[in-house]
Amino acid sequence: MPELAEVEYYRRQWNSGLGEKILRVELHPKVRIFRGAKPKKILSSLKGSTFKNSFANGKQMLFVFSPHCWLGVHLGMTGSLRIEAVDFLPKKHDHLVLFQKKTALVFSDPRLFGRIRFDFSKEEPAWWKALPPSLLSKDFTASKLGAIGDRFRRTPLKALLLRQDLFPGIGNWMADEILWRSRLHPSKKGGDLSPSEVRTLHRETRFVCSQALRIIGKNWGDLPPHWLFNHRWKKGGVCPQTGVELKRETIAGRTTCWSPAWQKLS
DNA sequence: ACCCCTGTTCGGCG
DNA sequence: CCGCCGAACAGGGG
Repeated sequence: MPELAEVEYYRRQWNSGLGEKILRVELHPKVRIFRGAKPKKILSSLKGSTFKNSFANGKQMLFVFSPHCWLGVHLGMTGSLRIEAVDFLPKKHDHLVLFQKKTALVFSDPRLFGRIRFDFSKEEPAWWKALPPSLLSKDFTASKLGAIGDRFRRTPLKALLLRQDLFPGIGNWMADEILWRSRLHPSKKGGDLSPSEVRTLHRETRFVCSQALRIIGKNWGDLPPHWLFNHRWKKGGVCPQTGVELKRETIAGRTTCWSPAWQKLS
């Protein structure tokens, strides 16, 4: 179910295994999840390697094993990472388990929407290097956002925010949260943003990312009560700003929640 | 039974 | 070329 904050939370779940060797690897017999990566190669390479480091960028994760092993993880909609005791017996949806001395590192995904990549190389894998810079980095500027609006003049903001090449790590609830804070209607087009709206959207994108990372990324804490997130699924839920009932409709193929009196279309 | 779902990719259509 | 839509992937929860 993860967007960038949840991805960061899951990445940290494996931290207790840092610096430890992989003694045994178990793969689920159904290996569709490893499209592109050869299960046998994963097995033989990771066994005996040491878990050295990990990174998250948007919804992508990269786990580093020495020597020269890189495990890429994308959780899709239903993937998760956790740790278990070493006597743990993998269940139906546990597709990859790395057993260490004191810990088992588990990747689980009931619906197999996630994706595991494996690279064996000295340098970090090309797909990782090609990822767009984080929305919290200096590279993501208001003028860059303005250029996105100009380039995709006819595309609804909701559809733009869901594009991982433009807004890495943003998913359905974060997109709605950002638009709500920016007072922009999800159907408003990229080309209809005024300069001040671009600045607002830029500011709120970074705000939602940084707060979600701080609150969810560390301990999966609760977001503040006034966030749209806490109202969007409630039946008869109202906008925390206006008290008016929230609307729900499919926009850009996803259920979208917004506050009609609050978010402006033009 | 039926509907929903924090993701992504693909093919088809206008 | 653009943008939108539904389907597919496949399972669980309300």
